[in-house]
Amino acid sequence: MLRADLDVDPLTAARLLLGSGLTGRGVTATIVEVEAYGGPADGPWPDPAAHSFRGPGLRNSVMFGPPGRLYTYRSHGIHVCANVVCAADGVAAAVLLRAAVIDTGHDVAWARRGTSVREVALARGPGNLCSALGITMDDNGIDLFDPQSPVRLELSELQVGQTGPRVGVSKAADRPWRMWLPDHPEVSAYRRSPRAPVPGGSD
DNA sequence: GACCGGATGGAC
DNA sequence: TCCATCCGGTCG
Repeated sequence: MLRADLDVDPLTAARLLLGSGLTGRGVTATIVEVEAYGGPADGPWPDPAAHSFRGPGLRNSVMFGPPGRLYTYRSHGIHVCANVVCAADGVAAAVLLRAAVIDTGHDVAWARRGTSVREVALARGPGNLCSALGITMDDNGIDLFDPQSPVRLELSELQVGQTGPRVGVSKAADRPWRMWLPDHPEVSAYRRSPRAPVPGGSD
């Protein structure tokens, strides 16, 4: 499977990324938890929780570009989180990488994360995943299908996962756009944003 | 120009 | 439950 397979809606892309291989600077991993994000109100997948909701800006322009690129952002001024851009060039949509199983390069991952970290937690959570694979803000916009890229993607066959609401979002908090593979302790725990309106409210 | 508020994670 | 720590977006 290749880049063209990511020229799809974010939910389809999310299913495609589940079980796919991710290589980052000496570490290979299998993606087991993701979240789909859409775009502006006038686009095909309006999503108030997406960074792209208010249109292209300085930090989010990669999301509006062609599929198969990496969109990174800094969370809470501390952590780096990574998305795989999907949908056609000019249309904003992306999939947040939330958790992965480390397949090879455990020693490298432990060196980055700290040796006291349990193996299942090496790449659990979007910030930890980037830390384990050595992904930094400088990687924003790189091509995940270029063999020269330090971070690369190898798409697998479509996987069926479980779904639930996205973690920590204050807008569209009930939309079930998080997906994960069952029976993986690497999947992060669900935490609802304290700012989100009561469950069941309008989306 | 100031200020707000996170697509988090780890310590209590 | 609390908060460290940036910075783009928003509003005055």
